[in-house]
Amino acid sequence: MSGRSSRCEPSLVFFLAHPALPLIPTLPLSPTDRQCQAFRTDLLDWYDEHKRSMPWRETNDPYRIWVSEIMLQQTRVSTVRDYYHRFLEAFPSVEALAAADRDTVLKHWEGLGFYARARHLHEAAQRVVDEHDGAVPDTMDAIKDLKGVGPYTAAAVLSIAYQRPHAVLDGNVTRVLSRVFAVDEDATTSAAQGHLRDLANELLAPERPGDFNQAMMELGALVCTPSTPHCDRCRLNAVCRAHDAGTEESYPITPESDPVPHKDIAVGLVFGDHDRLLIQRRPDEGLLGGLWEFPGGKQEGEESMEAACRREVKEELGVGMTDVEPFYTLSHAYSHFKITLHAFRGRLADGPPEAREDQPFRWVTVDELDDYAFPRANRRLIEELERRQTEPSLFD
DNA sequence: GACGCGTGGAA
DNA sequence: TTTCCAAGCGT
Repeated sequence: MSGRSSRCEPSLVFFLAHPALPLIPTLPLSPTDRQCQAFRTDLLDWYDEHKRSMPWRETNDPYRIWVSEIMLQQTRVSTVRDYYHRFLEAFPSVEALAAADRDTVLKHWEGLGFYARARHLHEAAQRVVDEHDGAVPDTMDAIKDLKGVGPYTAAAVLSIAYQRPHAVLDGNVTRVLSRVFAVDEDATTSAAQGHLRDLANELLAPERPGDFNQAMMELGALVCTPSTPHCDRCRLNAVCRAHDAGTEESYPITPESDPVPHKDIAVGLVFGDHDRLLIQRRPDEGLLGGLWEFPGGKQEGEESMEAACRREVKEELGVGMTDVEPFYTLSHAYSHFKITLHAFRGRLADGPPEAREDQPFRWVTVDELDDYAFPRANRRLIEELERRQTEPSLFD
């Protein structure tokens, strides 16, 4: 960015108009220094008055702030709160996290989703201990080198924990700036993201970078919301180009989303000796990587769901089932497809099972299932198992 | 650059 | 009911 005071909205006009008149000009694509300062002051004043209480705002510990930012990726504040407390109680320091078992880390992440975050955070903690003497890096190059730390998280941790002048660009900031500046390009493109990031860095309050970043996100979460934004309560409405034009809800501009595919999945609740159930661990990478589950998979061709269940159990563990009967059916949505999960219960017909590479199995009692990290859909089956265990009359 | 990757709450 | 999408990142 250059020549910022010689654009279509001359700074002199803004200077004369701003203090006294209601005719405040909306912000040009290259705001002047004075316009940026007014923006910062208005935003931070609002933030100081209206910011919500959050557990990670009670600490200066870079490790805790890092953990919170990983959890907050694509995840709402209200969801993160409890996970944050439990996770930091279990792993109060980066050393404690680094020394933990992967399964224990995943168990504390169970239900939070995007499980690669937990695996990467765990691995990154071990690198911080081994390569940085246990100190979360305070430079852009070093922190972005950690797994799971991208442009957003790097800027967030550096600004909030270390007061470094890096603007974040998340969904909130994208929306707020797209509206304030009426950005008429697809906001999901890298070109637009670059423009928005430049704008955010120009506006950034250098003396309070962490608060500025959180203020932008807080405004997006509380006031400048995706649908029906509350412009009447917005401290920036006077300079917002979209509000000036009455087109707030048309920003940010995003492409139409693709239809979500649906799959039918069959899983087997395979009972062996002593009423133990057969579970297996998913491969480390990919969907739900590292979590435990009941064996199963996609229905193929014209086969029945029960046939799909038998086939998948045979393919994954090399064993057959007897006394197979329908147990429970549920619907579930993942990030990029939906499923109907058809669960069958039955007994081990032969055996013993053989584990496939990277997919170990175990025999566990219903009570012991709680010790393992399961995907949400499997957890719902477990809840049903426990419900029927306490109400035996419903088992038939 | 496009796609894969969870979950739950709000509209 | 369905759709949207939230403090994004890795490959």
